[in-house]
Amino acid sequence: MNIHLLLIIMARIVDTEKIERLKIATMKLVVEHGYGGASAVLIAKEAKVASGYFYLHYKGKYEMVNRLLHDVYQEVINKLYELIDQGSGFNEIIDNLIKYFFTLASKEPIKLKFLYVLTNDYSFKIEEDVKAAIYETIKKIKQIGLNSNDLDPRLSIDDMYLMLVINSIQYINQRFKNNQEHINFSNEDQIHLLYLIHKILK
Amino acid sequence: MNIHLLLIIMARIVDTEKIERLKIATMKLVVEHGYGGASAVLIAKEAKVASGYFYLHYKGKYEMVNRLLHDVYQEVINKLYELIDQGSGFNEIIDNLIKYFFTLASKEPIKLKFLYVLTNDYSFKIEEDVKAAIYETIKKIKQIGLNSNDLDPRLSIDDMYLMLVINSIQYINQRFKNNQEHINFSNEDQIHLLYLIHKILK
Amino acid sequence: MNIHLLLIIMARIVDTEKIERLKIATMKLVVEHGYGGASAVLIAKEAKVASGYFYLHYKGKYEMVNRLLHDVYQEVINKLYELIDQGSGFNEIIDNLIKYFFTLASKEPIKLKFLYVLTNDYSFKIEEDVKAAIYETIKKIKQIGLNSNDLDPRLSIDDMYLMLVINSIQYINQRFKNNQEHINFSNEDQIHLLYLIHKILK
Amino acid sequence: MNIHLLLIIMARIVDTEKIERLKIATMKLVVEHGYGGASAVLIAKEAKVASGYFYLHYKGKYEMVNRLLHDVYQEVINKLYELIDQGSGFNEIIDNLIKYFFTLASKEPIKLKFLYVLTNDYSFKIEEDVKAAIYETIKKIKQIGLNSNDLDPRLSIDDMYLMLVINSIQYINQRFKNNQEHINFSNEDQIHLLYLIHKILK
DNA sequence: GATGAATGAGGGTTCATTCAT
DNA sequence: TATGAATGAACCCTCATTCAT
Repeated sequence: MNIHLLLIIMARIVDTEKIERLKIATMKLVVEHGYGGASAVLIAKEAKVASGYFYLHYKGKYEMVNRLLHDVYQEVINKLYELIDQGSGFNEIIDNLIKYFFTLASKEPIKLKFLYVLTNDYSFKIEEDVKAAIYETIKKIKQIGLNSNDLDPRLSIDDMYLMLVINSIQYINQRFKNNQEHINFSNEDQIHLLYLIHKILK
Repeated sequence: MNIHLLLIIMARIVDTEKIERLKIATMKLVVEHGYGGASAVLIAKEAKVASGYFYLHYKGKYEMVNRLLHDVYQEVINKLYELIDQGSGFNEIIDNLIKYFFTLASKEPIKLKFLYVLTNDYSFKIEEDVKAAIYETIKKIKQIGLNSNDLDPRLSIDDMYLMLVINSIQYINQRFKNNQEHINFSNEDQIHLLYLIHKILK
Repeated sequence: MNIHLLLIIMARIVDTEKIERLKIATMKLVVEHGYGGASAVLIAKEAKVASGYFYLHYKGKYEMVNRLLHDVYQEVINKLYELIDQGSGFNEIIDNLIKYFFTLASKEPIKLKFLYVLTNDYSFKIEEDVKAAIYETIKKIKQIGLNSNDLDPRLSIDDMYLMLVINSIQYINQRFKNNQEHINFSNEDQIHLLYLIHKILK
Repeated sequence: MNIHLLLIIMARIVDTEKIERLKIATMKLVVEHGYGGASAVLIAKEAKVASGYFYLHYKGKYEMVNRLLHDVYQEVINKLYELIDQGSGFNEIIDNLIKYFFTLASKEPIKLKFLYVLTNDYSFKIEEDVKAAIYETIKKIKQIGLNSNDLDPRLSIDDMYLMLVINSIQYINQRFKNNQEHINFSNEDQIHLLYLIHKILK
């Protein structure tokens, strides 16, 4: 491999790192100061990137935050698809989903905080296709639950979304808020949330 | 009654109305554009009040929104105290609390939206005394539930807060978001939410 | 007259002065640095006014410059109307118009320079009603000239506009450019321009 | 001829084309958006050239536009020299000059628009040598006119420059502005302008 | 008390220019 | 030589806040 190619590859690594730093800085500042309080200049400074760099990759602040929000949602959706495709039973799917949220809470807490902050924002409506994808997966899970008689048939898809996704995010962020400093989620937290959710679902 | 006294009383009436208009305008604009997007001048204009008037009564925008948030919380706390003081049973308290939220959703939807938008904001931490008051009331309700054997003893106060308050707010705003236009909450919505909550609690 | 009223009147005087300073500063900087080079902050600084003040009275830089341009055009149009309404003969109208331009060149040279700079800008198309007003007045002058046999019938309205307005502006600015410093237009300059114009027109 | 030499020649061909594309793109964008609105990156993009390439050949945007302006002026000067050197009579020189402007208006309208936009810009003063060259040629033409008794002796060199050059540019751009779309100059336009100019000159 | 004109710091964004490749 | 990603100063504009009235 010649040196030219190597340099190009290095350049790409740097580039990817910059974008990544920008994304993390954006999530951090949106969480800390809200969407309005997270200024492009501050985000760039936090990411150790020139302010103009921001605008090479995103049309503007709104687009950046919006895309980021949908990226994080997409990760959740992908996880849901993955769980369904594994052919697991209803309870296993639920367990794994909650487990996933707790892993996220430990490994990338900022993402869960970011979701938490923006899901309640009336200015950031989730795009229709993302919404549709979430509903589709939950519908499938619902069907699996109904078939195996593990799911209360009175629950709507909205209810399941509220319990599985929103409630989990709220539950975890409740703990984030109670513990200012770094938080280590115990296994008990996870078991307790699962207990609550299973209680509702069956 | 002399005319001088009358004018003072009228002035006070006008004044109360102005403050009230300011509060409503603030909630409206914070809900519509987020905290950062709600400018003091626009709020004043919406309230048909001079922008300087805003600063006669509030130190700044943050203080205004913060106080408003706690006012709304206080209303919920007051309702909780009222329900406990009536000496009702556990289930009755829960039913009445949910009923209260649905009444609020019909009569003053802006308050529920305002709560929804700001409860997830990491910049608006609820002050300790408000938090303590909420926990105190929930603790009392918990005790009532435990005494009458109507409450799952495994639920913590945090869990109850999550289910009774946060979850209700989320449930109602989920419907606000689904229905852009004015929404009339049916009795069924309320019954369904109660069904979910009772399921968790017992 | 009470002091309150007096203060209001004084406030208005100050205000008018600020707007006037802003207008003059805008013309000055547009002339010196072009439209693009005349920044709002620089204009405000030159006018000894806060930069935000600019935007209290104008929607933006473009609107400010555009309105200013049309104001100056309007002054010319008003002069043309005035000259026509006086019922003077053709030659007298022409003489007075040129005299007017030279007075402007002495009293408010910045306006003539401003016109000079922007008339050739493809981004500042004169609005249709202003254009129509100019053409209407020139049409009337043309008719007066044809009636009195003082005007070459082969000249179109465009030609007359070119000679009377554009050419005068160019002629005067040619002298501005030749003389960096303050310039005192001699009577001979005016007579000479009139000589050229009359030659074309008859 | 070896292949190495061929590649160098090809490179030069490409290079000349690139520079040419840059020049045309610059004129286009300066005309459309003004000097301030014509960004270097956009110019490069329009010319299908890397933005860095721009700075290999020009010190900056100002230098580029300035040099371009003088290039176009130089073309006019060259034409004037050519006409004088052909030993033609006064009227013939004038006719051919106007004819030249109209050919330019048809073949390379962008150049005439570019001249139009920048001649009235106080930031782009023509350099002394270019100015001197123009004056020298016009002086010669003046002499020819005086000798053949075809020129009004009262006209100064400034007057002749105003009529022959500035006025022609204004006349033609007046038509460009009236006709948004592509414009075909009729022979009559040319004859009419000549009529006006001859009228002034004699 | 009540007003709203005025301020200027700071917002989002662009762009002339550089430089590592 | 030629590229275009990256920079950061400076752009236009907004807005929380003040204060003369």
